[in-house]
Amino acid sequence: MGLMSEPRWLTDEEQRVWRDFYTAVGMLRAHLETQLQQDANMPHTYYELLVTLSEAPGQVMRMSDLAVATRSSRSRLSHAIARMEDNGWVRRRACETDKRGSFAHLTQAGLAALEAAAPGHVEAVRASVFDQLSPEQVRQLGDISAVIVDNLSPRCAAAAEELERLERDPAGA
Amino acid sequence: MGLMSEPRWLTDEEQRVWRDFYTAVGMLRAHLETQLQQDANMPHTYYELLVTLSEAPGQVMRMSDLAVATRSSRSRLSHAIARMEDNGWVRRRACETDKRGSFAHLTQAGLAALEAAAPGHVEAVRASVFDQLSPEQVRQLGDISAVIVDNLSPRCAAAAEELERLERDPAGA
DNA sequence: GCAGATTGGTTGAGGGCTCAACTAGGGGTA
DNA sequence: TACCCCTAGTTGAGCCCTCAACCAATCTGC
Repeated sequence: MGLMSEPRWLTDEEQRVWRDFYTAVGMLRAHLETQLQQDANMPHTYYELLVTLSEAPGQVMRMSDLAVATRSSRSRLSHAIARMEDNGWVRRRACETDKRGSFAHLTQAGLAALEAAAPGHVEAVRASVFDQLSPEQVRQLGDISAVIVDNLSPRCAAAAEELERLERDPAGA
Repeated sequence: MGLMSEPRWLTDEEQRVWRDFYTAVGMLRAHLETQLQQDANMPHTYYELLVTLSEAPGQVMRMSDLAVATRSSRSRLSHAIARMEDNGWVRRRACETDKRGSFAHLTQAGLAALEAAAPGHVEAVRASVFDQLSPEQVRQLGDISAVIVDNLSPRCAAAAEELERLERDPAGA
């Protein structure tokens, strides 16, 4: 596509679908976020961290692996784990073999918080999504999501590599 | 549903679909947000405000109407408009007939910012969604979104009313 | 006309996120 | 060993959001 070419605007139909989709996603996020915040006093990202940790063997993970698994930046994870440590949900442990490294491991209190939060959250997801859709639509939603993820995943990786390249070689020589 | 009843957990299939969907939405949001932030120096919520204002007759709207139209809280809108006013994209005007009221009206600079941002944003939406889906899938996505919105809309309204009721009558007498 | 409730909007504190800068340990090569 | 780069993780500033408190103007019932 040339720099000056006419943008490919959305058709009326596409625009309608896009606005509905964006609205649906926004309402869904807001709904789940407030449900979790009010009933379990945690944002959804922390819930994801607790779930991921709880599924790890020994309920311990390297910070870096946890960041990849939750598609979180290192910075975000570091801030989040710091706060969750204050809550008593997680404890950090040093890595013996690589002194730079750090483990996050789920505490009993963390597991308890997750187990308290899960039923309400799952019920909210079921009530607002799966109860509303036919089995056929659930399958369709899965396919559509997979297509979008497959398309965006390499793009994210490519962007990250491009950034790294630029940092190493700012002049683009 | 009784208070102590067993939660209706998701099936494996539902869980797979849910994780894919959540991943897709997360990647999509992140992708569009950074595209808009880097290319047009605005968050997506400000883009929505500019679009909504630009479509209003006279490119003016009451703050309250703008909040409803963008499903934004009054507080969020107030903060956002304050910042956009600093950017020169919007100006506030007092309402003569209701001295509590306030109008937000789009400036030339605001319209220019929107027109500069739109092509890149639309292209990103097209590339990451509509180019990836068949016409049939676009239709499916529209239907699914509409179902979710229809279900969640009254729930939001009901929750808001419930909150108001509780504030007026905290004891629930 | 006036007291009380409601509405329109703003404000400040606090939380979560991003971005850029930084510390510190590990690994390769001469 | 010395040097350089890379990796793991943390930190602080700044932005956006939410929540609760607040002010001022309007409406309602008496």
